[in-house]
Amino acid sequence: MGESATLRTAPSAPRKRDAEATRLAILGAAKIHFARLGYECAALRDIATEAGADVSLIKRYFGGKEALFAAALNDSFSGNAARDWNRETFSRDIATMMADDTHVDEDRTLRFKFLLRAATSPTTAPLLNLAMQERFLAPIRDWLGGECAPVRARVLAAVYIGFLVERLIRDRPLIGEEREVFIASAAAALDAVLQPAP
Amino acid sequence: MGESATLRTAPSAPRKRDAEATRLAILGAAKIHFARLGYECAALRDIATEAGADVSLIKRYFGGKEALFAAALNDSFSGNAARDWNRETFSRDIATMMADDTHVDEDRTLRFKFLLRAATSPTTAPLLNLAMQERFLAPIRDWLGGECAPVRARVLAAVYIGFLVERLIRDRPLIGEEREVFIASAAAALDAVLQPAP
DNA sequence: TCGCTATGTCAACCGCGGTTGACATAGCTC
DNA sequence: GAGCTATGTCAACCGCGGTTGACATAGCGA
Repeated sequence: MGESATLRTAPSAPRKRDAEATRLAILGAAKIHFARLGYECAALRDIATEAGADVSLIKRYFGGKEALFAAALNDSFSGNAARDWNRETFSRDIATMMADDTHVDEDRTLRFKFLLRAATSPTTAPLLNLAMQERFLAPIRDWLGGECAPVRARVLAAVYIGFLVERLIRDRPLIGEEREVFIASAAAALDAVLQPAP
Repeated sequence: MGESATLRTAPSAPRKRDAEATRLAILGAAKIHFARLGYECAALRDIATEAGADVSLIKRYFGGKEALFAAALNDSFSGNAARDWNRETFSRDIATMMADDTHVDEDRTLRFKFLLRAATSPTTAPLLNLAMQERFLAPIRDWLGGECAPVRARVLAAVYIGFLVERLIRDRPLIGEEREVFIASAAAALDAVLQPAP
């Protein structure tokens, strides 16, 4: 992660007074810390330090820890949005993506760790749910369309998340026939959800 | 919640002095609290209170918070749930379980929440990602059997985990037709994975 | 130049919660 | 009953960390 390239100037030449830059530095540091440590273990003082700012600025610019988390969560989702998938190849595309190695996209992985940690903390689970609804579920729902789109979007999102978790904890790359079977099975699962309810 | 049926006698008739009973009460309360709240959010005072004991006894009987967690983890594993699912109704059973929140305190689910929460806490993560594979992936693989069982177990586990996470962050119960559609979709996804690869 | 305000700094506050040791007492042995 | 030990109770300690408000100052407009 090439984070804080803009912050490294801190010791010798203190950053010029720039609220927006500081805000962004804090936000960036927050995303990393929350992703690495989870909501409870991430300390505002550490985040502020890494951002080259003071703790109290977090209150001023965001309001508090929970609000900062919400902002970071929101920001994490922003890159993900409303990609238009080809309906015909959707399942296989996703399945292939999940089968192949993850280290290409470190940023995406970090973002997901963020989500997973958020999901397993009682404090942040509601926040995540909210963000999920707006940023993730809603697009899927619209994309799905049809009768029971909201619920089916839930199921689709669940399956998708499951694959992400699996890929996150996978110890070795899938190769050869193994990979083929994985893709086939995963695509089948996705396809099954895509079919309109009977 | 119907837990601590054995502890409810506390106010009127204090439990007879019995080290082993107290130890077990603490252990039981710990398993529940750690599963519900995760390592960092679970408070020793709460655990002790629910067990009808004093905080300091935790130190005496276990040594500290981390040691208590380890003990709880160990104990969670000791009662193995090598539950044999009916192959015919497997998908629908799982799907229904995921749709309803009433099963939340069921042993198996509680144990898994325990794992999931533990795996996402930096304090306890290292041991547990491994444990998850041993305790979760291996049984599924054996249960599936057949040619490409290992990979298909991965996919099945992934889908399962996805549903679990979804339920973990779900804000309101699914009711009526919503619930039906959820079960149908989820079961379809699971069924798709259960089919041998083409 | 003179303020005024936005930005940044500092130190204290305060509760939470894990840890600790001193003390009380039940239940057993003699 | 006397005394001993295992068990349970109580209160305090202490650091961590989120929060807060008072203060300093850069940068800008008048």
